[in-house]
Amino acid sequence: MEKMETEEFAHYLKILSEPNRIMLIEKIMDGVQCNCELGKSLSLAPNLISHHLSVLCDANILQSKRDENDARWIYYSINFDVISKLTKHINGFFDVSRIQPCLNSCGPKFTGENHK
Amino acid sequence: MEKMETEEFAHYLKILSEPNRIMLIEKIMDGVQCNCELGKSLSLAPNLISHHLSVLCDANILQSKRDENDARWIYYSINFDVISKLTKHINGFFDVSRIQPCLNSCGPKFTGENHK
DNA sequence: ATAATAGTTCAATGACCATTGAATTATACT
DNA sequence: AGTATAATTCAATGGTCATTGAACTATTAT
Repeated sequence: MEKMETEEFAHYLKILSEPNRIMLIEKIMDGVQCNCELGKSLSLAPNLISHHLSVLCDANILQSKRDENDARWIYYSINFDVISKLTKHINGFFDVSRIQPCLNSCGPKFTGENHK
Repeated sequence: MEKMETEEFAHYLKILSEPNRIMLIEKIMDGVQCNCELGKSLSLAPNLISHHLSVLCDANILQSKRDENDARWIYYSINFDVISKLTKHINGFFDVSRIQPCLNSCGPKFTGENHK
């Protein structure tokens, strides 16, 4: 598992920091995976649904698959590899055990040595 | 532990989705907790540091404390109650085991019954 | 008092982006 | 062929927000 850079981490968080996108993921988790059903259950315009789903797909957070019998229908699902990678990074980033004590290389006691 | 609403969840993620803020948290985790040291270690203008730190403090992700001997210096630290609440929510939100199978209440087979 | 230091506040700028309505593409039905 | 449906693309709008430089506040040192 490659290390996640700050920019990549921020990018994932930004994409997930949108209420409609969070609710879309929630609905997909709940088993609502058809595009049109997602829009109806969230009362959002189809083009807006399309926009948010494409953002999530571009980030590989979601995957899409067309219906085999009727290619007009599209079903979305979670990409667990990406989600797993992201949650692992978040848990590592906020791991309390990695906290270091205050360096104290700064402050009034150190004005003479360390400041200018 | 109260349940976190979508808006609140999105708000936390949005605040954390900024590279400079992520690096600030990283530095504070590493023991660099003095305001001026944070600015120097990230090569950011003091007013920009101040801006990002205040955003993180307003969200209760960080706490600040003034130096007892010289009130000009300020030290920042992580608020672990908030971080713990947030990471718990993230892990619950992305918990693979809560995934439901596709409802299939939509699609070509159901056009007659469910679609208009 | 005056100067220096740490940090904040203010105003302006520019970029990004969610939202909306209209037009468009693609597929399936009659 | 023509119509209906699922979804996307396009253009315009408005709001949010990171960044910057300058002015300002608060505290300490000389």
